[in-house]
Amino acid sequence: MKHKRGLWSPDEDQKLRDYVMNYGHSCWSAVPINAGLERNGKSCRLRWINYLRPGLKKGAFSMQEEETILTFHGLLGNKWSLISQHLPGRTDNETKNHWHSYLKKRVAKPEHHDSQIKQECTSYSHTGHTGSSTSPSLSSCTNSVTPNPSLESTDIAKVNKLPKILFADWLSLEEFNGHESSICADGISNGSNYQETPGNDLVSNDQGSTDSSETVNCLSKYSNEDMVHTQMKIDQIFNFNDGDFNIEDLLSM
DNA sequence: AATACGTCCAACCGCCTCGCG
DNA sequence: GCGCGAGGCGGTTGGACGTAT
Repeated sequence: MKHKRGLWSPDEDQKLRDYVMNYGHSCWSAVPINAGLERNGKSCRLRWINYLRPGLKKGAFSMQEEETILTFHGLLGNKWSLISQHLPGRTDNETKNHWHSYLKKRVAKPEHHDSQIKQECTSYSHTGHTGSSTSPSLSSCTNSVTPNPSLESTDIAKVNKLPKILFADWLSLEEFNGHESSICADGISNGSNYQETPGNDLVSNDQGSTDSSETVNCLSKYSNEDMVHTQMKIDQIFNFNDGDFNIEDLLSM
């Protein structure tokens, strides 16, 4: 059977919607057959997820949603499905498109505007690099944490150059070791719609290592200065007091 | 008015993972 | 352990639309 391609007609949408609402989608390959559609299962799944699924939010992204994307993109890189989990009603495809259309440019812009660094850093972390090399924001990792006004722009720039891998692996290790993710829930998700993600899916690093030994090996590559700044950064992001968390503990695991 | 160019977004493609026999 | 099919994901494409020339 030749599968139809291209844009979906309103009639096709209605057929798919009616079928899934009535019978569910336990097997996507069977959906088009049973629903009388000349599409393949993958296409039906995509159409349902990105357009027909109930609860989808339409229209422009709000400022808060954009901040969320920027924050989690800084932490996770191009993990659109994970990022979209923190955006109720938004799909990974929509989030990805919005990033490529708007936010990527917005992030790239401040590289040439040193004077804007401080201001920009209060809303997102990125100062020039893109994708996997980004660092999480000092302030925007959480909507509840206010920026530290005493932080100089040079400090912010320095912190933003910290290896993302270090921070990302710390988060990963936190879950890997079975610790409750209350830190993440309180610090990153603003406490409202945080969803637990599988440990190895939470972050990825440039080496692709996900187990604890590789992570520690990776961590050990960084200098003391990196450690100090990362410790400072974590403390600021999560409002930790001295001694609440010691990054050196990671290295001794 | 015609054409070129840029932007946005829905949809497709290829790859990976997982479950099952 | 192996092969296969389905689901899921991120990257990319194609076309509709708006704007500039």
